[in-house]
Amino acid sequence: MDRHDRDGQTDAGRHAHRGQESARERPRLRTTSNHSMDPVVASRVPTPSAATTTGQPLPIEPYRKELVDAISELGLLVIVGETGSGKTTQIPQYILGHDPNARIVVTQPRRIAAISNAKRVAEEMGERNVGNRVGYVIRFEAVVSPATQLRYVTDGVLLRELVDDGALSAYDVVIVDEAHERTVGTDILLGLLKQCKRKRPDLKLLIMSATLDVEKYSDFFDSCPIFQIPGRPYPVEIMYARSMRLAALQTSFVDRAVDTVLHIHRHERQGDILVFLTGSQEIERAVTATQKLDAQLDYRRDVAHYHSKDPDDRRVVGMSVFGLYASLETGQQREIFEPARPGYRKVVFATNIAQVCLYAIRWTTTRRWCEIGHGGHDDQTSITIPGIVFVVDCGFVKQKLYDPVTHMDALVVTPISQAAATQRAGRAGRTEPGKAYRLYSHEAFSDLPPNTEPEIQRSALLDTVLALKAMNVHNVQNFDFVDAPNPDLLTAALRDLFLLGAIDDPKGLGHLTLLGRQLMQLPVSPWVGRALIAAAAEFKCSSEMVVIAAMLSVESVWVELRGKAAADSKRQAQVHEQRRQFFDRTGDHLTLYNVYSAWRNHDNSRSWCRENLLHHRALEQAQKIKRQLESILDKWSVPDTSARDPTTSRLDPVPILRALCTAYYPNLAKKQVSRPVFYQYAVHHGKRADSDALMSLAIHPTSALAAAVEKGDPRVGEIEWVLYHDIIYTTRANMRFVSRIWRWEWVEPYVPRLDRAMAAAAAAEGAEDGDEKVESAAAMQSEKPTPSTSAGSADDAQKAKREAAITAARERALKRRRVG
DNA sequence: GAGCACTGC
Repeated sequence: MDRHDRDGQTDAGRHAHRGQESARERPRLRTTSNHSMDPVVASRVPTPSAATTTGQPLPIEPYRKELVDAISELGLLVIVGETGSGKTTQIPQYILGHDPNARIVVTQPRRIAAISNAKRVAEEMGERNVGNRVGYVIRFEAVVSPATQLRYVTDGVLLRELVDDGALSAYDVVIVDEAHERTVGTDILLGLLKQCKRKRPDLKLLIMSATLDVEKYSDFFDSCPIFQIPGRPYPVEIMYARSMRLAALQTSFVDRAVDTVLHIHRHERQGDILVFLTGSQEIERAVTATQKLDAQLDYRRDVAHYHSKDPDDRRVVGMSVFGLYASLETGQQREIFEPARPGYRKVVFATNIAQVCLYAIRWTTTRRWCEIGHGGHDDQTSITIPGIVFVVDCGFVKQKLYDPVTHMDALVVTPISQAAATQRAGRAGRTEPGKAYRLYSHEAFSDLPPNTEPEIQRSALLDTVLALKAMNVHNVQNFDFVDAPNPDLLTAALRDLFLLGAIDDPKGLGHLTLLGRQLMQLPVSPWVGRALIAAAAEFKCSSEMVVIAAMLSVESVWVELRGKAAADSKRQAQVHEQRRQFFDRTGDHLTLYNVYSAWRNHDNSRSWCRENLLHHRALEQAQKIKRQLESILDKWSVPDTSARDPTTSRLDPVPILRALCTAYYPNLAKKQVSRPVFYQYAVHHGKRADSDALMSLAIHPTSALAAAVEKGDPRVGEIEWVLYHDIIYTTRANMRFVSRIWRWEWVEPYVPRLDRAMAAAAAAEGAEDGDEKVESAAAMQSEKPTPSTSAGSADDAQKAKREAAITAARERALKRRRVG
């Protein structure tokens, strides 16, 4: 295959060049073209000093004095250094060396990074245990003591501390690490820390980033100086596909990725291959296709390295092909990190999970493999998959985009940014010089946006706005964001907070209510929290709702079939039958409760999970969240109540569903007669029939009610009204976690609030769209869910209009992305 | 007929 051109400039070369450009503007900025040893390898050497195996210092070491001087002199600094330069582990130690009494906090976007950095630094400082001078705090786990001076925390933890103490008086130095990832947490933190720094000029603030677009942070912090640390481990050569545009690539990247893997396997030297794709289904398809092509290879004839004369170069005799994505079962994730059999080239098809960080595992004295992601993180450290020399980058990523108009998340395949492409390529140069094959042309690369759109500009901001309000930021629109989110996102969040009763004014300038303060205390989505408070305070079913709240807060508990099994309709039907044992006739919320109860009744058994195709990891996480929620309710002195009849022990679903209505009444949907399609009531009822906000909602295929809606089920009966947890738009708009509502009285008390919110929205839009009127609550009453109610049958024109509404929502989201 | 990745008193 020769459609890949060699790009004259290596990735490292380009970086050095860009760095020098910036150096002219910022006198403190340093650059270098040195390539150092892989610092991850270095860190595994169990010596107190941070040195590589050959005794070479970490890239950051020569700058120790200058850094310490800059930090103590300036107090506010942006530090750039690529992953592995040593900035996260060394800088806090330098500060402690200079000021032995300093109290330092370092934020990380991921739990696992907080843990592994704390462990590494404790080891380097010669500490016997983590939790003495060096510790970490993440949800469910605080490994600190009164002696702890340096703590690594997730950004959510520091946010919570800021709610209680806006001056952060517990710290002298705050370090925000991985700022380039631009998570919502980091972005909010930066805005709040800017305020905090004004109140406390003595607070030292360091922003650390791995990408070069740091001028943005410098500008944000009043043009503060930037300090650059050198250190890309090894050069990576970049190969581009000749004249391949992204539009053409989007429909063919799986096949092209497989072709490229085969090309590398046949012609390139030894080394494993990491391929970036967008989703689990493509990954399974690519794995199957690659295995099939491998089986057809005649190694003697087709594979250059079969006849290698180099004694160090083992004969290549096969491929070991793996997939890697988050919803994979733990056991299958862990296979990837085991070395391939001798003579076999390892190929890993992965989602973006591999771009940011790869969580592998140290083979410890306990001889225990650890899980990736949630839970079970003992002995984990973050390293790359060993031996990756080649990276194949498809140029796309799957991203969630929230549309504030329809309150809908869309999961869309989007071109990556140049910064993301650089990070992906960097995965090839961790243990030796590598090569990255981009499936798109150099020209297509130039057309990519330089940086990934910050998450805050494409997410629902309900939690964020709630947190800001709790910190007395009443005019959220005027908050000092690094990049301001679209005003529609803020308006939508304010509307939802009003609907939940968390703020007292739908226009958003209002203050947090008592309920709002309570929601802030609960570490779950405000929707879930509202249902829990209603269950505890009003409907006497807290013990059931803590389970449902916890289950709604974790990833899906259902294990999906993979590969060949997924294509087998008989096997699929079997799985569905197996799941039915948990299904509740009222819908998914009580089904989640049933799953959890069954798991508890089987002593939290892992093997029982495997037999029943359930994710043990998710259930364990749910149990932790449940306990946390229970302890908060305890602290509030809320009595434990149950909807179970003490004599018959029969569970009454009505109080549970009514408590859910308290929160989710805006997510009420009405089924169309003789069609398995619903309309969202809140949007529907106040608008004219031809409004483009009308759109059809389908039921998620994993829902307990899916079969009943599609085919009818005498056990469930006729479904007319449902409430849902959320909507995810993929090829259609799917409601997830759906339960039946069969009494109008359950939602009626909350409808006036809906009217008020809509009236406020209409008043805001009034000037530009005076034509559109919100109907009165009285007119709306005709929509009451009585058995006689029948919506007009949808004629074709109307149906087309609704489909167009979905397309419009999607385009709005994409347009926002482009403009944003 | 499903479907990126994170996170929280």
